[in-house]
Amino acid sequence: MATRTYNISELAEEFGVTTRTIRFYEEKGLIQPRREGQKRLYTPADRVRIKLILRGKRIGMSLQESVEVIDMYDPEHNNRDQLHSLIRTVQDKRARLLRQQQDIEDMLAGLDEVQALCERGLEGNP
Amino acid sequence: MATRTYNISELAEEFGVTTRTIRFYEEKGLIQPRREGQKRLYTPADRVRIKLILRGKRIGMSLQESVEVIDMYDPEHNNRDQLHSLIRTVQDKRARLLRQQQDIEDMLAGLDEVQALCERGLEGNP
DNA sequence: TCCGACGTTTACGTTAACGTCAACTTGGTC
DNA sequence: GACCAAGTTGACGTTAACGTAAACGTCGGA
Repeated sequence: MATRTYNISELAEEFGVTTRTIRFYEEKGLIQPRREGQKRLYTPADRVRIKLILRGKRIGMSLQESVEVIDMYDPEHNNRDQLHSLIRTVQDKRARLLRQQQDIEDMLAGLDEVQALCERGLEGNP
Repeated sequence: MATRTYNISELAEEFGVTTRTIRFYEEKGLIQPRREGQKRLYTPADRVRIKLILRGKRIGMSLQESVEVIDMYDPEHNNRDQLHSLIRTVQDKRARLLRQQQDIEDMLAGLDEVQALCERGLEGNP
């Protein structure tokens, strides 16, 4: 069964970005869609890459950092040195993510406080 | 007891930023330190503001968004309309933070996978 | 007294991540 | 064949968040 493909505006709409954004990602080498004549054709794999890039953006990663993370999945890591260094990279990323988790929890707690204060201020008059 | 103060390089060092960064935040109205002659003098409150701004940055907020969150704490919200609108703002922020939490969890799970693959690749040869 | 560390203002430079034209081509459709 | 929507390639513009350099004040010590 032939795997389906996407054109650029389909993906742009799905992810809530402009086509310019998607072309820009290609310009930067983040994705490499095939061509049908002149038109770009995106595979499900391309689509997932974009999705992961945008996930990275939501938590404050740069595009470069996002691809760095994404590319950890595919195995161009043959020898032990590379594997060791990859493990260190993983641990660094993890450390950052854990701190972000803490930051978010703190901020959520702050929001709870603010909301409580608001509700006390509205006591009796809704 | 007189509350202590900080000078600019003290804070810069504590937070791992340059003095330029701190002056820039002032330029943008994010903080308003007092002056002793020409020199800037920072109170503990100023220090906390900077700390919270940097926390916002770590989870991908813009400077403007950070101050927006920070300023929710102080009460310039008198009437019911303002309180209601503030509550809505709080809920929006919370929604975004919750999605970020999910994103981070997903990414952490991904890192676990990668590390597991690495360790399998190193089986026997440390 | 002069120096060096620290501070100041002013101003131009830089990078990332797109936005915004302008000027084509191309595949249907009326 | 004319037209339109959707695609393409430049190329220049823009915003945020600082970096960097110049040119100057100030104060405590050798």
